[in-house]
Amino acid sequence: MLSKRAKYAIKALLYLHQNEGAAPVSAKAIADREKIPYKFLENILRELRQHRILKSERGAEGGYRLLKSPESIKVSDIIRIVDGPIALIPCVSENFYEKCVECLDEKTCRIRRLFGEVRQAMLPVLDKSIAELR
Amino acid sequence: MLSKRAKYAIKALLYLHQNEGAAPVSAKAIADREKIPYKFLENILRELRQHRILKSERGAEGGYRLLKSPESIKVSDIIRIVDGPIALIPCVSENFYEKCVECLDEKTCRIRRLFGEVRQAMLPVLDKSIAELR
DNA sequence: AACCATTCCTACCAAACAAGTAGGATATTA
DNA sequence: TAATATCCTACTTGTTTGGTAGGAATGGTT
Repeated sequence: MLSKRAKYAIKALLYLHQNEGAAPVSAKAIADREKIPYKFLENILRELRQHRILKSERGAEGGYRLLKSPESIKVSDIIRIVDGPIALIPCVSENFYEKCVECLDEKTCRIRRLFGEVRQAMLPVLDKSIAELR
Repeated sequence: MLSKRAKYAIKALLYLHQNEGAAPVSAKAIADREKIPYKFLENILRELRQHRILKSERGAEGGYRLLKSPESIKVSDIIRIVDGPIALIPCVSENFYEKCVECLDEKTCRIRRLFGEVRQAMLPVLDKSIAELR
């Protein structure tokens, strides 16, 4: 399951993409329009900024903007930042690999193979950028 | 992420499938060979029995057998029994549907659409039976 | 009958995680 | 200086995860 955190992050980025302009967009505006708890959203936006997905401007009239181009922000990247691995089991994760404690032989593990396939099936979809979502 | 519970369940069923024979297989045998905590496995096997995936025989020389044919036991079924929904967000789940609280319009929600696609990509892989896993 | 291996069942537990909330410090503009 | 923002740390509350404990019931073996 995707966490609400990740879902809110994607929503916020979509909103930001859709409302790009001269002025940055405040967390409050996003929270109101997307019905995301304000303080929770603040935390999420901060994390996205720290990972250089967006940038912020402080003070009155401040807010957030996309740092990268919307075409280069992949949903999979956001999920990895906020939730961690895409793969359903750690031993087939590219970015968060971990060996199964109880695994006798990774090479022949049928569960590993299956969930490797699952990952391969999911990735092309999740690798879409926020600009591509329709 | 898949829970350990679900992973153990699949492992147990694979072991059971591979060791089908005259005598049923004990939980202890499965636990030893697959390195699954014994008491935890007991719980899992009970749940699978209650969902009519396998049957048990009590007493000495007792144990478990597959109730359904291995060709008809889909990995997706096991996950649904043990972990719940396959879909990453509830609003695209077929079997565990729930509306998003904050969703303004499901029909036009881009996140919903994307994760609908993800689900569609995952399902053919997870719909494989335990007999098909190589 | 006694023993033993097994399933069956309920309950408990500790640690981690999820989904926020609280309170205030800091920066910017008007 | 007032108002509006971001920024940051810490706290809280409930749920889930990954087990463990203890024993009752069942059935085969001797």
